[in-house]
Amino acid sequence: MDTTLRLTQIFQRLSHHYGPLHWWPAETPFEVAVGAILTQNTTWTQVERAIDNLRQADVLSPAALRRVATTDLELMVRPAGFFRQKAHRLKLLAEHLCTFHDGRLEVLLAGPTEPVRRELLSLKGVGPETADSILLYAGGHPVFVVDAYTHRLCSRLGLTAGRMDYQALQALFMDHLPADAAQFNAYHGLIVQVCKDVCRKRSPRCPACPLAIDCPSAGSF
DNA sequence: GCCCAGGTGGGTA
DNA sequence: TACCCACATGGG
Repeated sequence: MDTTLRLTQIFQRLSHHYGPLHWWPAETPFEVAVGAILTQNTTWTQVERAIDNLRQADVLSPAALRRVATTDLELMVRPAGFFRQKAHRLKLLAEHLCTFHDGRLEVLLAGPTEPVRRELLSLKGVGPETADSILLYAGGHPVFVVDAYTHRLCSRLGLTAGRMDYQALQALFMDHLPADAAQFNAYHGLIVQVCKDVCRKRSPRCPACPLAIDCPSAGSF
């Protein structure tokens, strides 16, 4: 089947099942960026604890994050794991924003997508997924976010053979769908939702999966 | 006790 | 380029 049609049908089925999703739980663009760094290789529940700590300490802004003592910051983000690395990465982001963008992520994100993406990627601790999450969910740039869930679902559905690299899987979506930030936002949120519900690694049976008729795994038990 | 989670960077061949 | 490995906590 035509890739565009297939991707569109998957989106429609998920949308119909879950309803409209406007995704990424955060109150400000900067909080999105903080969450994007904290969520690296961990679960969102752990990230929520860390963000709660940051909120209670009133350091969810570049200026405040820049000021806070590294040892205190490490303690706050500890629940999210890799706490020394992540505290350092948050510091670097805050430092960069304060030095070059008036302490406001929105100023950086106001630029054109590609240069902003390159700038984000130049920060230590910001890789492609983190950069694209910030671009899409904090800045409304039309980039498709590829994460472990995206890999898992595409593999399940037979859209990819073997492990595709980040850029190739991103291109699969971006080359076949209109560059629409709202749709990319919703699509990625739906992928996360369906993976959490029925597409878990240890649960190959997908009895209630809204994508059952698309999924080769569904008929193989 | 073991595996895993919404990655990234550094080292080696 | 293609693999390893470290980084660390908490849930199932």
